[in-house]
Amino acid sequence: MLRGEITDAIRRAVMQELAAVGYGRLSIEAVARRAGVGKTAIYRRWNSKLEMVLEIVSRVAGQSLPLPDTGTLRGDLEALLRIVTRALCHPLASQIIPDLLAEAARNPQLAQTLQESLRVNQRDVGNQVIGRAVDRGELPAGTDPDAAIDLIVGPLYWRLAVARTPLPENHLPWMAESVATALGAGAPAAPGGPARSGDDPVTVPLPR
Amino acid sequence: MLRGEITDAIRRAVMQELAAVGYGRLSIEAVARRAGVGKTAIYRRWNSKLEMVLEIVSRVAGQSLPLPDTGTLRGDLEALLRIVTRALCHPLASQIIPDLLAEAARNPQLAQTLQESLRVNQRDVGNQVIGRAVDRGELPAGTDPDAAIDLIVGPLYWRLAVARTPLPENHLPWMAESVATALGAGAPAAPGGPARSGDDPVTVPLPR
DNA sequence: CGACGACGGTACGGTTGCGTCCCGACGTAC
DNA sequence: GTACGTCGGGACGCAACCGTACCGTCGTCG
Repeated sequence: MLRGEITDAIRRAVMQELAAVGYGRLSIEAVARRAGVGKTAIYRRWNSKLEMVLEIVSRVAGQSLPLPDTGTLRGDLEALLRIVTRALCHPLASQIIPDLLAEAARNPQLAQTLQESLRVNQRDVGNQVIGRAVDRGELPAGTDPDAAIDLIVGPLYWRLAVARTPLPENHLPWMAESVATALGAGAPAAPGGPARSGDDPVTVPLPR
Repeated sequence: MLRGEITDAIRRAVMQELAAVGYGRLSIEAVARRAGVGKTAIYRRWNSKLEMVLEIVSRVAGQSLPLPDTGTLRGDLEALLRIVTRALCHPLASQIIPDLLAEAARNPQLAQTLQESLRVNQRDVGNQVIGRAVDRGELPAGTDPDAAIDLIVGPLYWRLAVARTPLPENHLPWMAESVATALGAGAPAAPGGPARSGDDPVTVPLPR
């Protein structure tokens, strides 16, 4: 009968330690110290550092974010950008997320866990927003949801998590507007959208 | 009289080790092992792990990239995207860059070094491309170069370094087109550009 | 050809973390 | 009130790495 309060303290300590030193240097001893807990209490719950981090991170990252249907593509985009901004401005998250993503590049198990708990969720959100916009006639039918997600999340992630430059006032609405325009104007000449609708499956292989 | 071949071997080993285990777990012993070199040879050149990595990384990252003037905003964008893609697809770089950027979030000295050798260079490129486009009349005069860089590099970085999904064929031209459109159509209704020309300086404060 | 110095290698003491085990204390359920 | 299990804490042997010191070797200048 493990005590939940202890488990919570460990979880909190792992997040703080992840932010402080990163996954690479995360040590069980430091987690135990920070949580005010014996190493025994940790090993009683998880078998290894990887397993512990996977469980804790996926639990946090797996929380589905509610996305309101604002009735407009621009509205949806702005709401989405606002959610992402809020998440990436969180001091813990802004340290942990880039660190884990970098670590995932060399740790397949971690990569898979993040993929399942983060990307799947995010992909659904993207598909929803794009799908609704297509239904409303705001976007051409062939719009590629994956490319759309790149355009939506990429600039914000770059700004907040990589360049780490603060956002000017009214930046989000401008960004939403820009992205909406970019998506709607994807096809230069030929109609059908950026991914060429569905007439050329080779164009969107997406292996793995 | 330190032998240059040895220094080069160490440099190469550091890059490989950085890619393999990341900055957090980089050890001098491992570098020496990989380079086929005694630890002495390393300590003879640098005083610490941080100093060594700073020197080596800044040397690599400081290489200025030549950007041809294609005569078109779309052309410049596509060329720029192609350069970034090539850099981010390099197996070593794709592992090292996200790792160092994540580490920079908690290591001010590393952050400053990366800032100086990477961002300065990149910022110049962005200013050039945007400036030329403004001169040609392709973009409104008030276009914010920083925001433009976000839109240009962000999606590609997200795609290649974070999501790590391969690019579909012809993705770059489409991206260049989208970004060009997004930049030129920043203002929702009133003409004058995304930053409202110069009638409202509050809109583009950009602290720091 | 001789002296100098960087070379690879080894060993050092000290620190840190691993994963396991044992202890006495506490609390709870029966 | 007794028995059980988790608790914090400490100690264990083992491993890795730190930064330094000291070898004998080898190449390169002068």
